[in-house]
Amino acid sequence: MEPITTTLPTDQERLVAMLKALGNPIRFQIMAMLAECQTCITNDIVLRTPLAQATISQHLKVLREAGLIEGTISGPATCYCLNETNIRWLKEQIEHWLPNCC
Amino acid sequence: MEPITTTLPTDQERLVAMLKALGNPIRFQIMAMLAECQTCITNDIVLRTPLAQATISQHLKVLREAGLIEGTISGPATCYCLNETNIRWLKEQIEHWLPNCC
DNA sequence: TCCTTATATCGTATATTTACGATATAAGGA
DNA sequence: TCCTTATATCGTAAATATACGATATAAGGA
Repeated sequence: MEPITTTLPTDQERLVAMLKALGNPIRFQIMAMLAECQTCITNDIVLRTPLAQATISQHLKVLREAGLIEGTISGPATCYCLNETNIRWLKEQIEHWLPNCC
Repeated sequence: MEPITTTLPTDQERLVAMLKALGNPIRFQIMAMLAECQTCITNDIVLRTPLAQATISQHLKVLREAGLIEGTISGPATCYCLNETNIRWLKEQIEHWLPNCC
């Protein structure tokens, strides 16, 4: 059995970073909103939120850096959508997680 | 489309709390260790860790409160094991998460 | 009873997260 | 060019999370 340390293999690091990003109610709901509207700009999200624009921008950055969403600049706005490849990867990881248990 | 607020339905709250608990490398690895050894006491985990006993106890509390593990007192020790029912629930939630996307 | 073992919790220091206003940047229209 | 719109980032305040030593509790053995 492996000793537990703070350094993780890359795949686990990626997975934990994704889980951490999703472990926040605002970010979790932003994901659901993006799944619904397929693609929308930062301001669309800000308008559905009691939070400031700067705060949403920060949350989007966390989701982006975790690989859960993608942003493409479109004129003065940024168009966000889900990163389906990485989300599929996340789902597969969770599906095969702890195989000798559940 | 629903507005995004900080209050979540109970199920989503539960899910987000679980994801948050797992979004920490130490806790994630404790889960993996429990999956391997089936059941072990706090000290077994402490010994595989560079962290203090108090810190591990705190992490175990987070996992316990998220419903991911269960602890039963056995003599002077506490015997921890995975909460398989809740982990299965978590897996199902993730499996059906964002159905219109991935 | 006293000691050892195992754990949880308290108090506390430090680090990180979360949220905001202010500001810088960039694109497009008048 | 100037203004509006949309965003990201900076600086910062407040809240949480993380980690530790010290301590309280509880069970079992000498």
